[in-house]
Amino acid sequence: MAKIKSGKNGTRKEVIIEKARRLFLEKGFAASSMRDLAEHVGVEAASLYNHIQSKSEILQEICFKVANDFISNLEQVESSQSSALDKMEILIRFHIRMMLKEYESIYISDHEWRHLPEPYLSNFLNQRRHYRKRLSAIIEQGIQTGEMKQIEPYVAVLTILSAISGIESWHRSRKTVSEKDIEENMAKFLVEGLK
Amino acid sequence: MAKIKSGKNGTRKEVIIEKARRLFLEKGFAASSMRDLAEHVGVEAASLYNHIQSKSEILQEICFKVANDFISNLEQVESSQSSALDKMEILIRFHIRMMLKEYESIYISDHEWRHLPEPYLSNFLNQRRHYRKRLSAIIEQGIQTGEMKQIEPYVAVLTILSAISGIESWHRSRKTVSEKDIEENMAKFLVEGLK
DNA sequence: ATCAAACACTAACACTCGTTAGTAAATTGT
DNA sequence: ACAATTTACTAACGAGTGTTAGTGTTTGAT
Repeated sequence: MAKIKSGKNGTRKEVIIEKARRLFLEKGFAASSMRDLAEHVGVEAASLYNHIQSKSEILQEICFKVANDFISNLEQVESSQSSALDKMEILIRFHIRMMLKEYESIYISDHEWRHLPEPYLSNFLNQRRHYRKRLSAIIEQGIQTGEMKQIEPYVAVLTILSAISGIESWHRSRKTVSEKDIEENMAKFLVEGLK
Repeated sequence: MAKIKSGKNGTRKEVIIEKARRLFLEKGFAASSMRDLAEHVGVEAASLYNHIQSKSEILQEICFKVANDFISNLEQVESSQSSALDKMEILIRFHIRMMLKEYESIYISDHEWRHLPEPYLSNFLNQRRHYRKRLSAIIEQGIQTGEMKQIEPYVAVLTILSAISGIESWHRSRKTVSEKDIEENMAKFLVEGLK
């Protein structure tokens, strides 16, 4: 028998992680068993360990892939010449689009990070805190230049990021509203809240 | 031995649920064991079953208590004579205050509902969908009367509710911003987004 | 003081969990 | 075609799961 990867689906490890995404999303990390995952992959549970080191390694790969994507985008935006308000709109739209396209990974990263083992847990939380600080800094700057209204930057960041993460529940719904409408309406709502 | 309740802490069942709140919040429902819970209560695991029927009964009590609180508040607001915009501000502030005071229960209700057994799961999701529909209706009305700007009501509801649920991460943080500042800034941000 | 109810205890059942050892089969490179 | 590597298999481990049975202890009312 054998052969996990069908055609150009990537390495066997990637297939496992792909299936794990769906599973962790639907049942949560703790409630997902390796035997469950193996069945979705079409293999016995023990065979998974030829490709991964542990259950939590899968979670690590998912969480840190997401973190890296956001951080590298932030660095790109920070180094641009846009105004603070424009930077925030670009960031908001990037977050929304990521949530629309890769919501499985982002949802897992947002909700299952507490199951990361140390030292990855501390690492992850540090990156997260740092990311938010940098967003706050952009807003502070926007307030100083008068582009944005007087608002507590911490609260603005919290509000924006949480609002966007709610797109998750759109994915679970019957989707009576289109992707485009989600992006335009939410971006408008959130950017307007800063002005 | 015996005697779980110390003084006027309520019934023994309430003490168990109170301890479970902390545990479910910190480790998640699936990763919390009955032996873990029992230890926090100061009792053997089997003894818990003199007061509760099952692990999931605890989750049910938490989730439906929260749902009822929000629904009965909504009914009160709906039957008031306020304008649509005022109704939304009242509801937004209620959500924020609840999230500040009883965030443990709300967080669990928001994140662990998928572990509810049927038929409670369907019941819970129906209530939730219905609740959001009623919020949408208020916004639709606000748009018609011209109090609110042209916006997709579904997206506005999603944005508002998700934004508020992010207060959870304020609770986990070092709280450099006061409760009052959170409420005022977030309420302003979200209400402004509707105008 | 007695009796019933409420409650906590020990022990155990029937699973499920993540993971490892050891081995056989398939694939790959030459 | 053969050797080397990769990969899947079966079997099992030790630990932990929610929960029940059965028994003893504490509590509150009379």
